[in-house]
Amino acid sequence: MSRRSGVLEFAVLGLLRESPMHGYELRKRLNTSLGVFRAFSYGSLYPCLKALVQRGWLVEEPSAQPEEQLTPRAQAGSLAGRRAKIVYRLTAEGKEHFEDLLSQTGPDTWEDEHFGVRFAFFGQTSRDVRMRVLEGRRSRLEERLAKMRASLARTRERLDDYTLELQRHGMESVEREVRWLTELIESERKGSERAGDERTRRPARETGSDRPSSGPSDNTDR
Amino acid sequence: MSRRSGVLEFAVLGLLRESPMHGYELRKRLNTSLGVFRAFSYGSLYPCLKALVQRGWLVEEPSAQPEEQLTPRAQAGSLAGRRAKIVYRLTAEGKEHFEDLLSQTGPDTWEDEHFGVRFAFFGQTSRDVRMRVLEGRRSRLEERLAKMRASLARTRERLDDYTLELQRHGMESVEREVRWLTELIESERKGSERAGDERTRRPARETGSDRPSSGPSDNTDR
DNA sequence: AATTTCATGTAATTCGTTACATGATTCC
DNA sequence: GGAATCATGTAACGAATTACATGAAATT
Repeated sequence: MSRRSGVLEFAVLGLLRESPMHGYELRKRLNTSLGVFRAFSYGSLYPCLKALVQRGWLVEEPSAQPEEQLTPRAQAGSLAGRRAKIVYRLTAEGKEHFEDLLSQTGPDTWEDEHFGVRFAFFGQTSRDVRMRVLEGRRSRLEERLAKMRASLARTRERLDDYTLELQRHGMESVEREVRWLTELIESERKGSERAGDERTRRPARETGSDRPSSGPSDNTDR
Repeated sequence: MSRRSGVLEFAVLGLLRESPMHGYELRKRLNTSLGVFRAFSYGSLYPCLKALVQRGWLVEEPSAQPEEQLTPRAQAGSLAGRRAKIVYRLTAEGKEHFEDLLSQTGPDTWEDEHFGVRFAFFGQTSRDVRMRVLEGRRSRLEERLAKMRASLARTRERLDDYTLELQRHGMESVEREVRWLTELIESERKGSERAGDERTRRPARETGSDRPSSGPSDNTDR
């Protein structure tokens, strides 16, 4: 019934923070912006949106434009009227909640399921949190590497070539991610040495006042 | 109620084909042999074993070892030997079923969830099936790369640095796996040119007779 | 006019996990 | 004798999917 998930919820809040959107577009963004890692279907998305509305983090804004504007073929081809699209917008409570989520640095934040989506919103995350998440993930992966090496040493002889190759390739992937993280961490450190505040992708606050005064729809940017 | 999963079921059958085992050890093997990719818990494993027994693919063999073998703490008051460890053994039908599974080359076989476990049992898989699976996966990944590149070209400007970096790293991972697959495919091809049959890791049949004659317990190899 | 794409949703199912509950055996 | 590890299970939940159902708008 609830469908509030963690990853999906986080991503939805994060995307809607940037700009209001309706479900269909949201889903496309989820599956591209958020990269290779996750793909969500409508069956997950719509119930999730409903749940978020119920908690007061989103509001539905039926894109019900005045019907006097009967546009058989949409003059100017612009994004004016269509079927009752429901545009979702983040409320003030929603914003606050998302910022709470952004500031979390608990142990799951660097697990496989969460790390990708956390990283995707690093643009809105403070530098110290970014550092903790990156370093947390790196040491998590190093732990994993140690276990793999140990297990490999114990069982090397009993395994056939394919199993071994699978293991080898898996370890290499993890090692590669560790190197990637190390580069990112160093680059974060360099960024924080010079420059006290600005110049490092600020948290993107104040995109207008608390609520867009005029119609927040028509911002579907397509 | 059923819990027959696909991946877990496949892996259990495959491991038990090599030798009978009880649940606890099976789980350890699942989480090491099968590599980084999957970790299963008892909550999944035991119900799965039960289901496989019900279908006639496994039999439970209560490991009632001869109690003459005095252990220092031993029999006093207990029913038979130790606690009833349940050793699972593949039946003839189970073997047949697993071979059916091994010979499948449908489109899911190279999807993310299945590919790892399929590869882990390549040692028991015929060469032509191996080839189809490897090539299927490679072209699946190439498709994915094409989509990613297209989407990246469309949206490059709208994305912040972190999202972009995530995307870049994701693509590189996929490219790396493609190169890996290409090497494997070539090596398979080379292997099949010379040598008509032997010398390419035969399917590992006949590890003794149909059933291990002596007690299959104490094979816990630790 | 027909097809594709946009758009929203629900019900049932899948594939797993965590937390709980229990007890035996081995190590120190 | 106490802790760690071995060993087996069940109930409740979680987070998503697939398949289904519907219909409007744009493209051809």
